[in-house]
Amino acid sequence: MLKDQKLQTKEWVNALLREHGINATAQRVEIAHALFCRGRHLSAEDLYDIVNRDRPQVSKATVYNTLGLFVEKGLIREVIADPSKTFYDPNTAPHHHFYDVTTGELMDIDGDDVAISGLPPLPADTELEGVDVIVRLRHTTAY
Amino acid sequence: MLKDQKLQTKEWVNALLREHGINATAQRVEIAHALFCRGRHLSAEDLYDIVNRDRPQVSKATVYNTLGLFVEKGLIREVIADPSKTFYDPNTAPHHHFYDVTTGELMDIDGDDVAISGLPPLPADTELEGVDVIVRLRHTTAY
DNA sequence: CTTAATGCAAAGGCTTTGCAGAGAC
DNA sequence: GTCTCTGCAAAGCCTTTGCATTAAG
Repeated sequence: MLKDQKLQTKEWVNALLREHGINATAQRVEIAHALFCRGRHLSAEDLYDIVNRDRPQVSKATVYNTLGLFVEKGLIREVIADPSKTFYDPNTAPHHHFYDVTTGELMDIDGDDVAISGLPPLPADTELEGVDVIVRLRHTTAY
Repeated sequence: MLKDQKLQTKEWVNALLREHGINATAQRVEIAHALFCRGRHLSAEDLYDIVNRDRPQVSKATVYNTLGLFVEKGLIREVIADPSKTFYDPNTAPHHHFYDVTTGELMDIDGDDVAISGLPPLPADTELEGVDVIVRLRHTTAY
């Protein structure tokens, strides 16, 4: 999805939003564009700063509401690795994460190579929502 | 550790704290006792309520500071499953969790049976801090 | 007496909400 | 005109911090 850099245009984001049943307003395109262009894990605050770097164009409330909408529509995914903030991940394919507790940085682990065996059956009346693997690591050298 | 219910006494908690290099003050014993007796995953607020159920005896600041101290000393462990609050787990043995997004409940998955294969090597200059597997599930029936 | 621990209240950071105004159709 | 979206500010929650008080050794 992110392989072809030429596709990371506003028009492409526009289409992407519509594919997910989201009205492509200017603010939503800004936010989605910021997240998909970078292809990295960003917090709501990060995105707020990025989108408003040049001049104010999206309010904080809209950033939060929009990210919530994107998650609900399956366009992006939440990553819960740090208790103090939620990260948003433009990659919705199954994959996992390294979380660097020294820097707070989150890195992808390709899901294709990872297998988890020995999980017990789900409790009654429940369905699987997802499996998150977070490999926490710490710098050995001073940082 | 939790198998012998007779051991979940204040005296036992006292010894446990000292074994971990923690001064066994009255408040710390209260908090540790509440968490280890139940053997479940509780948030700081949960513990504050439990400890102060009958009469006020531990302040909120002390609950937070004490839980931080317990984590630092390796007596308990943090579980990050819900972006809105941190859970504390008296079980420090390797294991994983079911997280019920409908109820917010956290359940143990025994770590002995679970194997994860295919993880890439750690990035340079980092050491493993831990691997958390969180299986998110949702109720299929109305709740 | 000296150090450690506690408690209160205030402050902080992230996120959500209420509601009025602006925009889209 | 109606429905949707946005923005501001206020409020909410969980958590941390500063500092004076109290307890411990």
